[in-house]
Amino acid sequence: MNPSRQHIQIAVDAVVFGYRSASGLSVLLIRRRFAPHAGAWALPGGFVRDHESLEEAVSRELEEETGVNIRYLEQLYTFGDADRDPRGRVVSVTYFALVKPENLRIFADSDAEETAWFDIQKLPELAFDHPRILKTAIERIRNKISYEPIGFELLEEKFPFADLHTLYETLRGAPIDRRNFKKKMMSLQILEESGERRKQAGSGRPAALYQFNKEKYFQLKEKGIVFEV
Amino acid sequence: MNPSRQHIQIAVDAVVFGYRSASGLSVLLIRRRFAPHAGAWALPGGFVRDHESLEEAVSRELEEETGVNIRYLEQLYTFGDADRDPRGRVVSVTYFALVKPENLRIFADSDAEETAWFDIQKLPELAFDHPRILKTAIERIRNKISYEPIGFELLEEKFPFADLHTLYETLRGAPIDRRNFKKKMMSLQILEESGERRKQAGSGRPAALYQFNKEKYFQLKEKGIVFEV
DNA sequence: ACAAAAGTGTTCACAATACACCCATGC
DNA sequence: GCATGGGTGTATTGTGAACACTTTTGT
Repeated sequence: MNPSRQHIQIAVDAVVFGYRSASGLSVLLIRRRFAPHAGAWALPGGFVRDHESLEEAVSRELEEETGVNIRYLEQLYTFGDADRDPRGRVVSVTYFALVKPENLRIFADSDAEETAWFDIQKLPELAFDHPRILKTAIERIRNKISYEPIGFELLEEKFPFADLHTLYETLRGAPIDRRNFKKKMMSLQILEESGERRKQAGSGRPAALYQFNKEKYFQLKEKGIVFEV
Repeated sequence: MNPSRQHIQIAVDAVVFGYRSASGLSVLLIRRRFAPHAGAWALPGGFVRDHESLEEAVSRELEEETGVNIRYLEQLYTFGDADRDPRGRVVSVTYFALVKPENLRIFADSDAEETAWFDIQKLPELAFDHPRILKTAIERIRNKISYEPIGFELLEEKFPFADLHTLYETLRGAPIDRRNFKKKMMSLQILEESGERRKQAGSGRPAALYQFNKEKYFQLKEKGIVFEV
């Protein structure tokens, strides 16, 4: 067949997850300025340019539309049904990103009327087939957490143990025994005490702050980590 | 940006795995008839047409090029580096397929000079970035087997237990204790004895033939199967 | 009778689970 | 001094791993 007869556009879209123990797991959405679906909430994304890789395209779009600083990015899935975009045939390669709370600051730009974080429990209506994409992403993060310590990419550099605990409970959607969880986490030896303690807080005993030991984490990943919580 | 300025082609490629206890895990390759890489071995695939979904495109290409009858197909990964195809910018959505031995019959067609199964231990040189794609697929099948009983899709309808055992040992690349393996497999209750016994064989005790209980398998999958061998 | 593959159970070690009380701080 | 969240250990159960001999057939 002659490929020059193809009229398919290629786009990238990103599902960016952020987490704060107070507000839970959130997704970054933009409100579209232009048709189709002007005014509707959607995943950040856009068309791939001729000479950039897919990853470069996602990073650029995220930078342009939201200003977030992404530190973890992996491909999620490619959606290519013929009728998924009213403008014509668009195949979208979707990505899955995690950002630390330090980088939750966002801004809107020319293509996006507004940018906001939404708790995954309280999502607005979404444009295109983005509900399906988001559903796929949430499944992925739920699965992923059971074999890879991605808390690493979602928490602040130094964090109280309770934050990690709450993150896992949120993603699992079920309570996890505090002592057993800590025992297992510590046995992996990827956490170290920073010596510091939390200053803020309301009342209650101040919590020790931990940080990930990246070297041990990557060593573990090499060997094929097994990690069931 | 204006998407009409894009000049990116979209293709699909498939990594088709087949298995026979005698010959091991094999991949279906075609020898290219046309440039670029004419005469080289490559994964079956081709350009997506304007009105077909990605899955339709893979199925069609596989049918056209090899005649195999695919019963399991899942998306693998999308490769989109700017320089991966000398003809220009081509983004390839790759798929991962499993076929049963009954369906190993293949034929070449107009685009393919020749079609053949290759043991994954004895692969020829491959065109384009297909070595990378194949590497990704092999990783995927290795991982997948540890949490989903895909033997289901690779073995004949009725099979001796030893076939399943050998398949897992092949994919794991390490011996697995026969008794422990059987114990675990049987505890999942997704296998049932067919009552028949193997007729063929050389010498040795004839083996009971098992078959998968699809209903129980899907029930198990619903609940989130956990399956470490 | 012997070679070749199938079939089968028990013991041991470790990992997962269940579970409740004391500690340090703010107000 | 009390409310709030942080921190810790032990006993029980379940699961994974190691391990060798007997049975049925073909030649």
